[in-house]
Parts: sequence; structure tokens; C-alpha cells
Amino acid sequence: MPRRPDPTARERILDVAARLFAEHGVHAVGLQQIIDEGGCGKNLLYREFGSKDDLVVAYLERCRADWDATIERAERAAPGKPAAQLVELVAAVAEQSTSDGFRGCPLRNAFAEFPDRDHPAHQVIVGYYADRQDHLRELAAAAGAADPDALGDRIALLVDGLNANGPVLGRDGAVRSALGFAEEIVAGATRRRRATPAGRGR
Amino acid sequence: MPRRPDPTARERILDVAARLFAEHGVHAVGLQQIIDEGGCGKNLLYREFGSKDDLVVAYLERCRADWDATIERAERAAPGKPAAQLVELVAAVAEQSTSDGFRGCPLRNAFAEFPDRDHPAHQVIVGYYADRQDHLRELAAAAGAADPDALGDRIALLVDGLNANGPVLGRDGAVRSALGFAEEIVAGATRRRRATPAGRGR
DNA sequence: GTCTATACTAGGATAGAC
DNA sequence: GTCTATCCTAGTATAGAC
Repeated sequence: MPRRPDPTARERILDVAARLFAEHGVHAVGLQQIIDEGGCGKNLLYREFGSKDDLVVAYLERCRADWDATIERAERAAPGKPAAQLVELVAAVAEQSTSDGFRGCPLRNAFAEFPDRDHPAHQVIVGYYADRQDHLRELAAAAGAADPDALGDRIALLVDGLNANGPVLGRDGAVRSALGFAEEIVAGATRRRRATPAGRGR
Repeated sequence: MPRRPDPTARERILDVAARLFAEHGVHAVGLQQIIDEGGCGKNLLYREFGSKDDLVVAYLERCRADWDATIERAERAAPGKPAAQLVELVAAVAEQSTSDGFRGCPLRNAFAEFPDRDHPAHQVIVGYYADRQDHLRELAAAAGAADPDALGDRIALLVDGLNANGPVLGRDGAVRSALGFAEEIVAGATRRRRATPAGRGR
């Protein structure tokens, strides 16, 4: 009797792979290890992903989706208030950056492992950073910043700094001052230019 | 006739290893590759370093020394002016972060490859970050900052953010606003509390 | 004695055949 | 799932040039 294909197989494999990649790094994890821990056969893995590179790309795109979810949470936390959303984003990254077992932005960590510009993983990572930068600048513009690009860039520096510093030094590191820092930056950049409500400022 | 030992062997090997590690990542570079490119035998490499881990530690300590050199350049650029030195440090990192072939702080990149807390490479990296944080806070105190720890932390976030963002997005990324950002932060944190000269502000 | 170069072991990697 | 092919790794030991 033929066994039915398991529609959750791909997600299940990706769950295991993502956990291992995030914990140990991509190069350090072999496909055999993923197979051993995930209880799926080699055949199935290669049918779903074709190659390790494909699996890595799928992993990175999932990490990218995690950031999208963070953005949505910030929107729900401060609907219609882009300035507050920027602060929310920094707060979320600050919280995550020192959480147990977190080792930094998985995409930036993978960037360190895939320096080749032609590698698909590398391209996914650069695309993510470019999109994230664009979004932060747009959010800064919506917040009524005098110089939206500059505010977006500053928030990006904070986010990237937290992801780098938090996992290394923990809560006694640079993360301590991050939230107040973000509030100051946003307030300073949007002063006398209150957000959207009425078309006041300017 | 006995051949004289080459006192430069260790440095020569480390030169090659450092270049390859920085370019491709540590795990991605095999000892054979170092031997092939450096023109040294396997015997000599193992006599000088004992193991790949030892070589990696030596590489990381060299990177650490690079930061010390950056600090010294900042001191020479603005002797006796710790506030200006903080800005100099950010400027130096901003410049390096988008320079050709630079892939980010080698220590933070290696951190992504050595998550095991017991690994000697991991410990060197954490030690470096802790010392760097201490130094920045001390420099902020010498600059007369109202809250020296907060200023040191903010500069650290900038430096780490630049090292993460610069290599990915280049000069059109978050690096654009970094120098002005650093100047604002330092000025804001030391306002009405001018540096050492007279023992004025409290 | 000091070095380079090569052979070798034991293990793990990706990939694919069956 | 197993089994094979091919390759690469760290590390050791040996051979021979200088």
C-alpha cells in the first residue's frame, strides 16, 4: 500500500534545519545531522530541497519572514504611529538580542559564512538588508522626520549593533542603553514635526 | 650543514592564514590551503601552532591588536581630547566598514562560527568585546560625559552596527549617516561638561 | 637541524544510486 | 533507508632537500 506524501514534510525538515543552522552555523551542520535529528530520509530531503544550498536559502527566507513578523507586531503595538513603531522595533531587537541561546541576526551570521557574491545565500542576505533599510527609511518618513533617510539609517545602525553586541556581551553590554537611545533619536529627528495626524509641520 | 631556523616563519604563516580566514571564514579554510598558498610545510605549521584552534586564536589576537592600533591612531589624531577620539574611532570604523573586500569585524564574524562557550576562540572574542566596551566607557568618562557608560555603549552600538551593515550594503547603506551621528551623540552627552582642562563642571 | 613535500589515517562532507 | 562514490578535513609520520 503506497504511503501518502506528507505535506508537512518540507516544513518539518526546515524546522530542524533552521534550529541547527541558527545554533551551530550553516557550515558546521551536515545534512546527515539534519536527517538524524529530524527523522526524515535522505531521499525526502533531496526531493524537497535539491541541494544544501537550496535548504540554506529556504532557511534564510524563513529568517527574513521573522523580521516581517516583528514589523507587524510593531504595527499592532502602535498603529498609525510610525515614530513609536521605530522605537518598538529597536525594543524588540534589544529584547531578542540578549535572549537565551540567541546568537545574533541569522542572516548577518550567514553573511559571514557566504562571502561569495554569486552565491544564492549571499544574494538573499543582501536583498534582505536592502529591503529592511528601505522600510526603515519609509517608516522614518512617515514619522515626519526632518531627514528620513538619516533617521532610518540610525535605527538600522542600532538594530545591527544590538544584534552584534547583545549575544556577545549580554545584558551588561551595549544593549543597556539601546531603548533610551532609540527614543532620543526618534524624538530628536521628529521634533516640531509631529507625525501624520493633521498636515501640520512644514 | 644544518639549516638555520627561520624566525619569521610564524608571522609568515599567520599572514597567509589571517588573509584567508578574513576572506573566506575560518571553517571554510583548510590547513592544506594555508600550506599551499604560504609555501610552508605542514610540519612547520604544526610545530608553530600545534592545532588549527591555536592558529585561529593567534589570528583573532592579531585582529584584536588591529583595534588597539586604531585606538592609538585616534589618540594621535586628537591627543588629550577623548571626545574627539570617540568620533575618530567611529570615523575609522565607518571608513573601514565599506572598504573593498572588508567583510565585517573578524572577531564578530568568528563569533558566528564558534558558538561553543568553552572554545578558546569564543573566549578570546568575548574578552575582546568586554575590553573594548570598558575602554569606550572610560573614554566617555574622560570626555566628561554626564553618563559615561551610556555614551560608551552608544558608541559601541555604532561601531558594531557599522561593522555589520557596511559590508552588506556599502556606502549607500546605514554608514552614510554614521559620522554625523557620532558627532551628535558625543556633543549631546558631553554638553556643558567640557573635557578635562579645568575641573569645571562637577 | 630545519625545512618542504608527500603519504597516510580516520572521519565527515555533499551528492546520488538503488 | 541503505549503500556508494568522491572529495575534503585535521592531524601524524616519513622521506629527502638544503
